[in-house]
Amino acid sequence: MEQTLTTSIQDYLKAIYDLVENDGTASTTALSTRLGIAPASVTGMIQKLATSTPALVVYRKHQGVTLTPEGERAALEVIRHHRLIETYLVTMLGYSWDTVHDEADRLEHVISEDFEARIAAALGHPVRDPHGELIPTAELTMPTEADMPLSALRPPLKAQILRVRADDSGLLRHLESLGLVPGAVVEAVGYSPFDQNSSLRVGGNPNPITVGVAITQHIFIESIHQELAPNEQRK
Amino acid sequence: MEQTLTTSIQDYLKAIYDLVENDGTASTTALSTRLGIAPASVTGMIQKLATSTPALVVYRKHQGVTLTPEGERAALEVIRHHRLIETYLVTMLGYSWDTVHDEADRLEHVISEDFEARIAAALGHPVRDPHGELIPTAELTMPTEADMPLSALRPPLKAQILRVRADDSGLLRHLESLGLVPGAVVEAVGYSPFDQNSSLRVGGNPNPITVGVAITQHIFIESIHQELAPNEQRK
DNA sequence: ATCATAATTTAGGCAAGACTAAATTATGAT
DNA sequence: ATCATAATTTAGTCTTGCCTAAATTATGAT
Repeated sequence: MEQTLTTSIQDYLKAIYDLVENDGTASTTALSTRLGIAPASVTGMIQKLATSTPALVVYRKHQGVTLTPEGERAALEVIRHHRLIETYLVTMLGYSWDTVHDEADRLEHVISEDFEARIAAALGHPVRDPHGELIPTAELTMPTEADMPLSALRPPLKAQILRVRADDSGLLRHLESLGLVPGAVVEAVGYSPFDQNSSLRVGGNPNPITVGVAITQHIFIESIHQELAPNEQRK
Repeated sequence: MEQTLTTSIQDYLKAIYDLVENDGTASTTALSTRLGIAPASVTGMIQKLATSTPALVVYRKHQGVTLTPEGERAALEVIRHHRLIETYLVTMLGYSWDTVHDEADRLEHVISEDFEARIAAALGHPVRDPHGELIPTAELTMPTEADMPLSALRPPLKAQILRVRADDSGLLRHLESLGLVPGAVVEAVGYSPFDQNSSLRVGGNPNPITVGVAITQHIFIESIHQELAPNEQRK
């Protein structure tokens, strides 16, 4: 039985991929919350995905799901579409980074492989999307990189922002207003273990800002071990 | 009851618009053939569209359907999306005119008004798509123009091709190989009433070609009453 | 170890949009 | 005007993907 990857199935696979990345597994509840679908409906769908041919997920009752190799390929395909489209919208059509998500969420399901290849070529085969997220390769492998959440950065260390993991428009605009965007250099100048607030110097700004973990957990960084020349930025 | 314009409904409205344009009405059978959906299913859908609020079509049993003003607006919106997307794909992403149709057919249902506005602006608010078809305005009115089918052109008249009404990739490639593309000037040099073949000089080519009505009925032209300077083309 | 609570699954239903088969209505040739 | 044929509609079914309510299973605090 040849599996038709409906929009709904693609949305599930994408969500499962993300949850597995972060938590190691995707529980019914987590999927339900993430997708805005009732838990019972999620159970029904993951049972279907687990018993289809080929199976797209591995499912054991009450233990959540993970992706099979086929499921992961399908998920990476959708994620590649999403991130390429976001990049195209920002680079070529003037969208701002906080408004691309919804458009990409609809387009990702309907573009052809030809369309994918053409926008990738037009963009010069980009490695990251506007939020700094890595774009799966055309061969459907996910590049890896060592990063850590900004919430773990402690004084007096410096780091550079690699990516921001957020879809929410309001949060993205807020981050932009704080200068917390990919490429920016941040220096931890204080940390309060009681409220988990971090005080940071962002970019060249001498005045530190203080932000909570609700913000810093969405930002992923790479430590800077040696000094970079002023204005130097990673590609 | 607020009407949700599903992809399926949009496809029906687009098909009805086209059929009404050409035939004055859209019969169940014509819609069935056009959409590749069984006649009984078509009846069900047009009954639904006729009784929704607001009604999108006017339906009288056994007499086919036409669009209400609301239905026509919805149809023109989808057609505008389709033709703008086709234009964008050809102009900005290097698609050929015979490969844009399927991609546009999927994208037309999911783009936002913002996306529509951005690609229209990027293209300089084009009036025609790559096949010469007129693009409905942003205010959802269809520009009008006086044209006639190439099948009606008789010697010794000349005309200029305005538009080609075809989706089929093979036919479009064939037309291109014959030079029968929008903007081209054609001169009727012969007509056979028995097989309805037309002999035409296309562009500057002194050797006439002979084509059947199966081809000429898809091409729409405007007569040339006075000589145009060589190479002059309508915009 | 027990038990309240949280998480999950099962059961039953609904709406959209397609299908086939059968019944009905229109049409055109005689 | 009649009747065979074509067009259309009605009736009943199916699949997808969602829902709610109820039942079950797992978990963590005591």
